[in-house]
Amino acid sequence: MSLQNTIKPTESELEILQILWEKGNCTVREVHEILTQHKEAGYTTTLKIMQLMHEKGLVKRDTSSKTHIYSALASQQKTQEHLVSKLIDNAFSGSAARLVMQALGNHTSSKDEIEAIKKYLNDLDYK
Amino acid sequence: MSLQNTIKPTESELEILQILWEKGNCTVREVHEILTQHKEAGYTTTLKIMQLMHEKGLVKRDTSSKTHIYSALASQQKTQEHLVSKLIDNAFSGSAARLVMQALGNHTSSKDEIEAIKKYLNDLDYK
DNA sequence: TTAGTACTACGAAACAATTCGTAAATACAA
DNA sequence: TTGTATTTACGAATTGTTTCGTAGTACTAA
Repeated sequence: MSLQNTIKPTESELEILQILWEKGNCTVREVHEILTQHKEAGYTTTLKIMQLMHEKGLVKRDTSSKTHIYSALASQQKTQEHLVSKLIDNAFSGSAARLVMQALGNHTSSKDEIEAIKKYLNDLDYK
Repeated sequence: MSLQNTIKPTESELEILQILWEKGNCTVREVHEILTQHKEAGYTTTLKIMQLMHEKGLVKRDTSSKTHIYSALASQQKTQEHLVSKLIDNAFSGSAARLVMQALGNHTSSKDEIEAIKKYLNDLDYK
């Protein structure tokens, strides 16, 4: 069993992981372009963070050509689990339901999303 | 409009805020006792963090007697909103529903909690 | 009054995260 | 070949968080 998924990504790392989860393989340049749509950042800053992520085992990279290709190693599922779990403990006194209502109350969810959650809840009943 | 609620508490600060939200007024000693049920920490460490929280405006304190009495200034509601919102953006690509299902799937929620959420969802429909 | 205990204040060390400058290597075009 | 651009690697500065030791002060019991 590897440890990589238990490592807690920082906020910057999480931003990058999200891009990698979405896109699959990316160069530093590609990640950087996407990042800078939302915020200011120097290219070498992005590079450095991705290099550190590599050291930590959060990403892997193909260095066979000059421009390296990065992809996520940290599992999206595990990372999300970990973050949600931590948030529930840290800020919602361990109550998942309170977090859920908070999340639903303050983010506009589409009718489809609401229906999906209802269905999900009904299925939970029969377990 | 004050800024204090927009300040993002650190993890340690959040642990302490949770205690203050729950208990109301506390001495450093009381907070420290509760904290050390779960983890190791020196007394002056807890003290120092609470002093910094005071400087940041996360808590207020009554210094009229030798032993200071602390209470939360940061609003529980606003802080939770902020954290949930950040998590949805940071790790769930902006989808509240995905976070909700993650939260429900990996934490045992009581039947009552589930019912409360269902009711909540039904009420949402009629807004 | 004196010894011991509990508390605050403060400084500094240790650690982690972020940012960026610069140098070296590579590729490519003129 | 020579110059320009792109990329990686690396070191260092900066900032923020956490931890704890020590000193000074107040309270309390003997």
